[in-house]
Amino acid sequence: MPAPKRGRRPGQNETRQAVLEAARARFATDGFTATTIRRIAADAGVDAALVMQFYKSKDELFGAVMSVPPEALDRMTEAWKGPADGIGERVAQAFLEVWERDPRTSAPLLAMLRGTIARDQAAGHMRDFIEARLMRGAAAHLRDDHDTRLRIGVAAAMLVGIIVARCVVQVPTVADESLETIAATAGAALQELLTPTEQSSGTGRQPAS
Amino acid sequence: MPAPKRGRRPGQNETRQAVLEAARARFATDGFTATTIRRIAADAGVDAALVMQFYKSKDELFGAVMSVPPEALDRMTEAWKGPADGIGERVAQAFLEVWERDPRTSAPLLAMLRGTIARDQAAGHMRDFIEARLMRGAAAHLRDDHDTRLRIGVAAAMLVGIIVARCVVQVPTVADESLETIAATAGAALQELLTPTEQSSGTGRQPAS
DNA sequence: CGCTAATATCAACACGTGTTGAGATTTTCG
DNA sequence: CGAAAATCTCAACACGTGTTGATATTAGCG
Repeated sequence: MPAPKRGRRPGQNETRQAVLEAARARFATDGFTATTIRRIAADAGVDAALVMQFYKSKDELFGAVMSVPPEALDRMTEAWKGPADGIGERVAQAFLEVWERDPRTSAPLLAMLRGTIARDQAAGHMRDFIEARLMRGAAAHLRDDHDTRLRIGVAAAMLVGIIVARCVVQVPTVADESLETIAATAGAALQELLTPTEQSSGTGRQPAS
Repeated sequence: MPAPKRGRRPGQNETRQAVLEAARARFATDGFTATTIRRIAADAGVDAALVMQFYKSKDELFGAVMSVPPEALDRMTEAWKGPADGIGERVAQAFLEVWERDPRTSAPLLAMLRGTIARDQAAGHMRDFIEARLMRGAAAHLRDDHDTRLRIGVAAAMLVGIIVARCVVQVPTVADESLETIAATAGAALQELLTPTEQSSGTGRQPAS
């Protein structure tokens, strides 16, 4: 293979965008520390030094990737507006759609989230723990149908989310409160989740579309 | 086979424990990749090579740290048992106590959780995003008292927890379900959280002790 | 054309990493 | 005691990292 041509290449300038997209994908897949400049450069088909020339440092590149489109924020904010009736599902639906469904919004958001997670074996540990310990232990004391298992899983995920918010990310309003206050607040929500009322039970139920 | 105790007896096996505790603290503080063998060794006051002699590799050391005391599992499992009335708060309380209150159980659990989180700037990004974007956007459409703000924070934490369980850790039962099913299930719980019924409102409320 | 600025590659630096082998020191036991 | 084994330190290896300076090639413009 002949030596790759040096110097500026003819035609339109798409390289900057390619680097950014490669970085976004890598950060979202491997996390921040595990992602290397050289790998991003290889994905984009350029030299590592060029990446450093576009963005002064790895941190700045990461910052450029983190830009969340305002559309996502708007869609999530809108869901809070409206009648109190059905606000729970409305917010959950909007939240999940923005984070999972639409690639244009989920890409940077997941990059941010997964960027904080080391793609080490620890994620596997976490999964095993939640599945085998938390959920299996809970299912032993409850009914063992599909719907109940799902509800336990969602409850476990919610609880872990609270721990993350309090102990790891340390979101002020949530982290500042006492354990008892949080337990009381979250407990009421979990109560509805674990002992569903009539109108919100059933597995394959379709949401009001 | 009779155990021929040859060689030096661990008369003072304090070093092994010191290494393990240093590793636990470091993993919990800095995460897995950011934690170095040399730093652990320095914390324990020994050479890095000794750490590698006790535990064959960094992965094995991490695995040794991850050992969750069965007491923690039992306490969390017990909470699911009992009457359906108050199961939500009972589970939440037990969960939070094990993860936050008791250092003997919270240390390895937080090490596992934080071990997966890179202590980079990304955690700060995450905090800013949750606080400034999610919570502030929601508060604009709701009342602005302390209790409401807390409930929004808990709701946001729960939602992020679900995303983590689905997209990052990929807990089977939760990740396999459709977006709509998850939204409907979680939505019902959030509904109770955001539009509280009479008996579960109020901030400084004491749980039934 | 010539000039400047933007692209792009290359080689290398300084550093930190996990890991290893040799060897010193201390303890235990036959 | 003397041998064996465990504990512990030291020095170094091989490697990958982010980052930098020099340099080559091209685009745009007067």
